[in-house]
Amino acid sequence: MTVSGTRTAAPTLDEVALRAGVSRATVSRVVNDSPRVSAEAREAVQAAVAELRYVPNRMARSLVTRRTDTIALVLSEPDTQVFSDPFFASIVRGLSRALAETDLNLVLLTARDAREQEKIGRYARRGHVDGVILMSLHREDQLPEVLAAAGVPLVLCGRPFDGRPVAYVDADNVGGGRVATEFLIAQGRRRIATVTGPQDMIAGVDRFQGHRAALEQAGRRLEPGLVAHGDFTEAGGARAMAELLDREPGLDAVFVASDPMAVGALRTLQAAGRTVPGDVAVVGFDDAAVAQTCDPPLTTMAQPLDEMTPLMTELLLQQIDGGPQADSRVCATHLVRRASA
Amino acid sequence: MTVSGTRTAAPTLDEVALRAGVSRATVSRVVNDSPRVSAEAREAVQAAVAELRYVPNRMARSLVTRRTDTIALVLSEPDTQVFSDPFFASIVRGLSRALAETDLNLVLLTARDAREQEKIGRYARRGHVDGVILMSLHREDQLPEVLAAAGVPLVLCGRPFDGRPVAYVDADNVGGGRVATEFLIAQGRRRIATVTGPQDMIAGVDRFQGHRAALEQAGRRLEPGLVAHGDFTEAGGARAMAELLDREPGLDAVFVASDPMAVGALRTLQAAGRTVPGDVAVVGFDDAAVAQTCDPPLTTMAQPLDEMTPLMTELLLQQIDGGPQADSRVCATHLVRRASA
DNA sequence: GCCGAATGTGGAAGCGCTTCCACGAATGTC
DNA sequence: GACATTCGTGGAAGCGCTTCCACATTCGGC
Repeated sequence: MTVSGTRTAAPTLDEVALRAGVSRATVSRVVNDSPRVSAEAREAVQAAVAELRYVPNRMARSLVTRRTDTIALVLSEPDTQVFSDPFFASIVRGLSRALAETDLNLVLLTARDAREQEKIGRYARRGHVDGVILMSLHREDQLPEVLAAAGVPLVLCGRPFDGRPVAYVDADNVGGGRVATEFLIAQGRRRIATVTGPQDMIAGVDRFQGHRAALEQAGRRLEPGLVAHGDFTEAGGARAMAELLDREPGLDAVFVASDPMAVGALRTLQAAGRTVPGDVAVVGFDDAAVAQTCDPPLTTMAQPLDEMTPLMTELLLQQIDGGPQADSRVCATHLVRRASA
Repeated sequence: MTVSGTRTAAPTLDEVALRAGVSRATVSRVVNDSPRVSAEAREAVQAAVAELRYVPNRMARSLVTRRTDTIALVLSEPDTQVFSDPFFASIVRGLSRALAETDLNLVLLTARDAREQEKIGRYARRGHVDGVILMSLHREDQLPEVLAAAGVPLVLCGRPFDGRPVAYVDADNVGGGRVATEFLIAQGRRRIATVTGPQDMIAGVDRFQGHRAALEQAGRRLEPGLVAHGDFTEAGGARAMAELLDREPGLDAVFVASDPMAVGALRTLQAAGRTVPGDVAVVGFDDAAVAQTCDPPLTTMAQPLDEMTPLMTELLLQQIDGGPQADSRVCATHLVRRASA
């Protein structure tokens, strides 16, 4: 260890081999847990590895194994406020936790525009990553095609728009939207509005779809006046709620397709002098942390992220290992009752 | 392109060389923009590259150049809610934008505990990354030492606790705390409280320090009863504010060391029937997006993240290229007046 | 018109690793 | 006790790339 910042010369396989009194090949076998090694050899190597503080050079290894032990989380989003979305935060956290078990690393990539998507396509081809998890996908995004064509193992976070055979993990958003709305109906609410998510994202579409289905099943019709579109952000929710209040002052419930939006809606409602849940019942979606701390605490649909993120990595890993390409899972959502409805 | 997901065999340097009718060495020169290549050779190679859709194999290149074109953003944090912190989100966004210009990639790593910090140390040694940006550092963290000892180029987001010579980029947190408090004093507020950040993080310490300095300069004393410690989260801010209100019902202003905490404080204040800014003036810190949307919009200290993230990458790149090891920058903060004070 | 310098190019070495292959030793089988 | 197997090991090739070195060329200066 030198005084200046010079990187200490890293030991190589040969040095370990020399010290352990075996060949490079044997060291490699030990390091890679090959069974074809005698106990003594193994111990000698392990001792040498420990003494030398040997760490394999990942580049050299990747060059021959064609594996990088790196997977990419790609955000198809014009980066504005995605990062602040608690849903994104949960995914990253869950993924990084699931990956901590393995020795895979998580590369975060954002694709602001077509040019960047192209850059990511290039990056993913040629084995710079072993696989990709794609989230925050929009209807027109070409990335799944590009990646699939390049043969890059791929798992989508959220089902694809078309029925294309690709692996994905999703929450049951349709079911969630339905349950939330049914709950509002069961409460005896008469004029139930909704703030949807963006309609170019599948979660936005599906939750809205579930809402409509519940309404129709109860013999009601979806009234256009009771629908406003948001963008999954708090500000967007506040705006949409204002729109709704403007058009339909008599509404007495609202299903909001994400918690951040619901928080925004809450604020608008309170600013307009409505009590929650007295005048207006509010049900959100996500069960984000903020749902517990906002005022009143939010009744919301929980999606089992704890289940979903390990599933994504599992599906991806399995695919990397040559498993099925289009295995998918849909996870159940459930209602978490708090004070807003 | 085969029908199944088989990765199309990627062209290598040799194939390009063959097609262009030159040697491997020449192709490499063209790809790496070496000037020592004739115009014809360059054109021939470029044509071949385009036809073959050649992309260099990064692993092979890294093996010889000792560069990975990857930098790591390391979060030294028991991952709980860091990701939801808008400050973190802004840093990631800024960094990934700054890096988009180059062809560097951002690896996100979290170090939940000592074991993981060790893992990261191993990862960073042996050139798996060209450099590290370390954020969310706590007083006892060993990571800077480990990394510095390994000779890994390093830039801290926030100054180190001791005066150790290491590159960092920080906001002028002391100055910010002072300005915020002076502003409250100038308003004629008599009993000014503070909700601090965690005191094992430098930003928490410095902002508190600035607060105290302003008080003393105005001939006042820091009263322990007017100080509560938070953890930079909204829930923590709400809790601390409740504590404060409990101890000092007569307070008429509070400097809160982060915007998420300020939002929590706002909620507590309103729940306690205090008007803001009528009864209690509130000044936050960060100028996060939420500062504009909360009610009332938050008067807060802005730190110039737009300046800071490019600076971090610049400092790191410069260090990677063999530049100075301990160059640092402190960026000015400024007050953003909104409605809460 | 000759010599040294500048210039473009190809050959070849080697980055650190995995893995195929061959080989000798140990084991099992009749 | 002779043979076929298995097992552990080392040698060596080679992953795709960069770069040093040597070798033509071409050029300008006298």
